[in-house]
Amino acid sequence: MSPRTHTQWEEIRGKSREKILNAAISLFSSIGYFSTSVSKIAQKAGVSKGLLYNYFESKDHLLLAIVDKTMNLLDDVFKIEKKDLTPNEELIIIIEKMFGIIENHRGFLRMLIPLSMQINEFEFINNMIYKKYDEYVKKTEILLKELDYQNPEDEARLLLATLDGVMYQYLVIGVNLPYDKIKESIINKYKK
Amino acid sequence: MSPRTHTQWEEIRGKSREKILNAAISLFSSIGYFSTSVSKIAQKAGVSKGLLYNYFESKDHLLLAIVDKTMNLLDDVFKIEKKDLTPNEELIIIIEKMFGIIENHRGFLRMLIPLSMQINEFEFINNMIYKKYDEYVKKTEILLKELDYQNPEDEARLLLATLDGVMYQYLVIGVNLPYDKIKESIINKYKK
Amino acid sequence: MSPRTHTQWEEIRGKSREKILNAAISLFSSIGYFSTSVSKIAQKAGVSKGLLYNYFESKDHLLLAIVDKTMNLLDDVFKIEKKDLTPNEELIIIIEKMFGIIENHRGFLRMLIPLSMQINEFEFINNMIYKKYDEYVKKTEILLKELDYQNPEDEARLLLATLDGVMYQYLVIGVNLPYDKIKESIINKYKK
Amino acid sequence: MSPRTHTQWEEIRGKSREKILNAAISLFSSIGYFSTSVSKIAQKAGVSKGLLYNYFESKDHLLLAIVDKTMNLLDDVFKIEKKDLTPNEELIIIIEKMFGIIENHRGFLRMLIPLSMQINEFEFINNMIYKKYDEYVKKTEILLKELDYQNPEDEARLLLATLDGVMYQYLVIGVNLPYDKIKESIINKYKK
DNA sequence: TATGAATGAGAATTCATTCAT
DNA sequence: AATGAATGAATTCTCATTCAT
Repeated sequence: MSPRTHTQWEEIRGKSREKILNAAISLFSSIGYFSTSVSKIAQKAGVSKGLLYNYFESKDHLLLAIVDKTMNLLDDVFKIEKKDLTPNEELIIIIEKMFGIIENHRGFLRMLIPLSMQINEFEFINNMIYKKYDEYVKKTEILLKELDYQNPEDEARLLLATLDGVMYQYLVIGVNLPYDKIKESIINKYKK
Repeated sequence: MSPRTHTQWEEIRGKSREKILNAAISLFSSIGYFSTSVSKIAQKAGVSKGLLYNYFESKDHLLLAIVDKTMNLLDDVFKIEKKDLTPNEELIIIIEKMFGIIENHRGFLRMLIPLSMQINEFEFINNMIYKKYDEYVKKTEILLKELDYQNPEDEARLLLATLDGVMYQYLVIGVNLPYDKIKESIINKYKK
Repeated sequence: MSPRTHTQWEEIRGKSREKILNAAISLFSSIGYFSTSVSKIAQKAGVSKGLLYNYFESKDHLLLAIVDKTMNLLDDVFKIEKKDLTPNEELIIIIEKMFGIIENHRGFLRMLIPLSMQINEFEFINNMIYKKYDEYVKKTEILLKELDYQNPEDEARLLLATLDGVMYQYLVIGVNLPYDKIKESIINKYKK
Repeated sequence: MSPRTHTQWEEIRGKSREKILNAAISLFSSIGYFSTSVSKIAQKAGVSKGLLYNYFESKDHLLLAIVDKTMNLLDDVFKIEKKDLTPNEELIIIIEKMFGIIENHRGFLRMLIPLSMQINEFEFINNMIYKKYDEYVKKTEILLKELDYQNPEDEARLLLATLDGVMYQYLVIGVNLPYDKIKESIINKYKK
């Protein structure tokens, strides 16, 4: 039983924690938060129930950890690296990034949306979503103003509604939705 | 020598059934299907737990009854009564009806959407939603074709995505969403 | 609403009562006392649950009524009408009567035996069975003594055990048991 | 670095399982399967209701486990170890073994027989009983043939009926039955 | 006599969480 | 860090019985 260095422990901790998070998100998004038992998560993660409680103090906190971790990914939608882009180009990049999120985080979003419709129990999720929505409207509005739209705020809200609608349809309907065609239609509106 | 006539019994049954249904839909839509216990429903309806099972054979069947009853309301979105309307006018009526549904059945939709994201358990809900979506695309496409849109199908999908997006945002964000302004923006696109 | 005579009322009462008793015995004997609900009995009898309680004050009392009514039938096993029979003939008649009961009251016996194995709850059934057993041993013993058996009591107990065994096997195994052949074998032992 | 070795866990599991099985068989055989609630079993076993479901997936499966475990004991009735026995001696050993089972497993049999009279719900029990009966007839027949009985099959069925009858009477009547005298009478018939 | 809606106690089962090792 | 046995409160559902009409 050789003593381990601090780093080794950290690594072990990290691995188990990661396995649990992955198992949880996979189950939450497919069968839903309520139909997912802690036992199932532990089993899927290949660890004991006890260990799960070693890392997360409750099922709720596990959810919180997932949301925290994944919501960060959404933050770089508006972080445009390249300089010298026209507003049109910037807008298209943003739209494409959003589609990318929808595609790459289908599971996470399928987990999140049901919870956001639950009052009382997960208010923090609603607050987060609202904050993001507001932020997105403002940033999009700025770009649309540069493009001389008459009511940039209204137009921004419409664009975001459309994107949310595609996301919603994609999450519910899935493969039968002509997702790529829709994406193209939206982008075309802002070309040139 | 029955003590009550058939009609009297029917009336009694109808009243109790209604009380239970109302309590259930109210709870399902606010705290969600899974967080709503049969006990809570009975309590809210002011009846005993046992009676609930006199009317609905299980919690699932109660849900089914609610969905059945309310989905019928959605069917008349495309039933236009008045004759001699231009395609523009018809489209606007349809959009307005949809906004009406979103507003009047917020609770029902907040209950339905989370369940539609749950695989396996409530497949019938997904099937229903997909069928409706398809039907709506086709009907909208016809109208847009009459209005000489270049890609009426794409355009129809975009319009429905936008409407779904508004619905989604309204369900999640609620009163803080400038719902009426958005509605106006959409309708304006199809005026004249 | 013409007034009825006392006799007419009696007849109505008798008919409903009879229907309930028949439904109950049919269900008790096929799916067992505990798996039979009062609702099922009422339904099978074609009357309301309320009426059932009009005739029998509880499910237990209904059982009691059935047992009372049917146990009387067993009493005439030893009532031999014809005179001038040899002990052999008498014994054979008794055996045949017992087989007759087994065949004609299979349902009743299938109901009774499980209940007789239940302690505390239906002690009266056990007491009845024990009393009958004792009585049967004594009467059989007398006949066997006349036939100069060495240990008539032992022999009587053996004969009754064999009859009970056939009954038991017939109740459990049913049609696959070569019932008639066994009956013949037993009777043959006492011919001549 | 598991806190207990595999063997230790096995031991703990074994002990709890045994406590539950013993409590269940004791209750099933005295007050019957249906009158025994899972709560009563847990209470008698001195464990929580929840733990019971850790070991047996349902009340039905608990019953199945008991039947499985105990039916195995019945299999060695016909396994005669000693060589060089006359058919008479063998037969007597078998009869004695059967009496032994009746005495030692009174509780189990009192539980089993009521269930075997229930159609639909526990068919597997009936199938088992019928299979055993058939097997016993065949084996007994062989021995009786060696003893030059004229109709060995009939005779075998009679003997088994008698044994079943004694079992039945012993189960219902219990201590008031002159069990040992009956046993002796039967065995005497086969003493050369 | 007859009805069936209504009750409530109790049944089987699930599951997040704890804890000794 | 890791295990999994054990708990108990809560959940869904059943059913004998009551009662107003």
